[in-house]
Amino acid sequence: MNNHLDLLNDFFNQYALDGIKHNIFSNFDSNSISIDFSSKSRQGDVSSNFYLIAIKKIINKNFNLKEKLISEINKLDFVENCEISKHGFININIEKKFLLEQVKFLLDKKNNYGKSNVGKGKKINVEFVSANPTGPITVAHMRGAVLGDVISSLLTESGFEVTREYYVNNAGSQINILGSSLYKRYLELYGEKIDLNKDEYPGEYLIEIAKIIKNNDGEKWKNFNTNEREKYFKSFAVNYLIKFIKKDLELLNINFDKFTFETDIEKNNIINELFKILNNKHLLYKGTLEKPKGDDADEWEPREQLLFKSSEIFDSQDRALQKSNGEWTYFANDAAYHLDKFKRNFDKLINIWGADHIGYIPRMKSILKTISNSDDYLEVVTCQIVRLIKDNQLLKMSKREGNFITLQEVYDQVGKDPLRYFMVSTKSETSMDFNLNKVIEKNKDNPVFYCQYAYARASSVINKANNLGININSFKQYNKINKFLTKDEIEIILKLLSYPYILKQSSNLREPHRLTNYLEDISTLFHSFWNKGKENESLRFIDETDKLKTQSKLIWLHSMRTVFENVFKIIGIDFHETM
RNA sequence: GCGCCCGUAGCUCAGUGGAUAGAGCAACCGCCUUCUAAGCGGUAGGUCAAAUGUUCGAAUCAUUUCGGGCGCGCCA
Repeated sequence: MNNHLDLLNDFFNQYALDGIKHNIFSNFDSNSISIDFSSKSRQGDVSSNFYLIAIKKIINKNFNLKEKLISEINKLDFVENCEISKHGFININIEKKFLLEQVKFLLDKKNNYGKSNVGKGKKINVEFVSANPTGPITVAHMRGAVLGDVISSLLTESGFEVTREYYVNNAGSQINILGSSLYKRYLELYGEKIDLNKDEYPGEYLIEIAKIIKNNDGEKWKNFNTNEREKYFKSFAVNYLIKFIKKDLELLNINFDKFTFETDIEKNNIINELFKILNNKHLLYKGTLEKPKGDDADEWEPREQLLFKSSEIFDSQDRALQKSNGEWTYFANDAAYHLDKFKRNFDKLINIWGADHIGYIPRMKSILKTISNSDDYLEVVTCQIVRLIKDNQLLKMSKREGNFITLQEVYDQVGKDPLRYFMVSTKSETSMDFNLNKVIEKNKDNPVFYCQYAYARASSVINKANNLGININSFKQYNKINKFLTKDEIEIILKLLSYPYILKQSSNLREPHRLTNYLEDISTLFHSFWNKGKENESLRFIDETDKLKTQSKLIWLHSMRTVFENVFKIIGIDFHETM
């Protein structure tokens, strides 16, 4: 069922097309037509800039656009009235009966309300977190983790088939260092004095893992063949850390459909396939890069390397695929991994990356353009850092000194809901302060609580009415409750009916914070209306003497709960009927 | 030096071409015999970092400047 916003949109587009056809308008960009349903300053239920745009495009200056437009809009059966303001905006009020039909539709759809099929079942791969398995998940990863999870949910709501994927970098020098760090901890358990190098991992978690090896194998590894021992310690460490990482992410209810291991990418020789593709397109060559302009370029000396001609595509310079010792660079393996994803027939890839990887985007997009011939086959969503504030102090951390804060620690202090909510409640490319004291407060300062409280209040009314024998099971008299609805309630209903649009925007732009803002807006309207019932008894939800009036309120309270549940589920936070 | 992101009320943030730029917190003044006061109403607070340009119209687009963050061959 099309709602009033769809119908108006169709109307304006058709009006523009007809106008062009009949030589009333010159060319017309339909994308510039906006239908505004949220502006506070609006006069009607919805407003549009259509007249402002159309008047510029008019060819015959004698054509009375204003009059004709108003008359046409008024003919639409869902329009109550329409006027054009002195500023040129079209303000439209919608027939209340029509709105109530929409509400009925919402209640019939229940938790499917707002879902769409714009994705048409296309396969999207969302890769996120992908933290190196060299330690536990830290706060540095938590924003990307929640963002990736919520964007995945948004895409699912829009009809895409989503795979949540984690890329495990279990090869390379960092993992070698991890293995040697673990071995030293193992030796330490047998009383040997150890000395960790600067770049080795000092975290205590490795001691725990070393103890497990000791329990399993005793001193078997103390004087063992080096090669096999190194291999064993590396894979043992990675396996355990991946387990820890999974467990940590499960605290936030984040689960992946697939883990892909760098070693498997290597094993399957995908990199050779990649090189073939690059070679065929003449984008692979041996050459020397220019000296970088950075501060620490002192030790630089020219070297011939295998290079990817990314500068011909999106990048500012070409990029190295091979190290001087013959190993592939991280980029080479990562590029091969992305070819692997392409071969798995995804229609689109989305990567969620932290701000420190922004410089990496052009080269990776260059690879995927080469592979897929599409500019936007790979889309990268970036998120800026989160600064932790506690007791008005900025919590500083440094990985080198080992004093990083783990996700588990933050989780223990604030819990899942505030953590998830706050991670997506601001635009991801804005850096954010996360105040540990504030997010656990239970008052208006805390929007998570504020929204959950609105939900609980609505539930309490519904339950109380139910106990009095008033409910809306098999309610049919939608055409009779119009007269009970006040202006405030119409405003809430209009807002609820705009949910499919908010969802669509949020999903298309990969901006979950639009949903949290939306929820807070409705919560404000709701709490405000609630309090009016304190001053004015006729505005209360429940009137035992007037069943139909009470039902008219229950209708939109149920709608509100449905919309809240949908948003809560997408963001991944809980909701309760009592608090 | 170069590239990317950001700069909106005292603080935390919405708003990316439209109407008088909005919320919450903090400040001040009010509202509980009441369906949850864990709430609500009101007052005050802004040269949207600055300048120039594009246009009927700019916080939004372009250029420049200033300020903050991130990154800049063989780390991942």
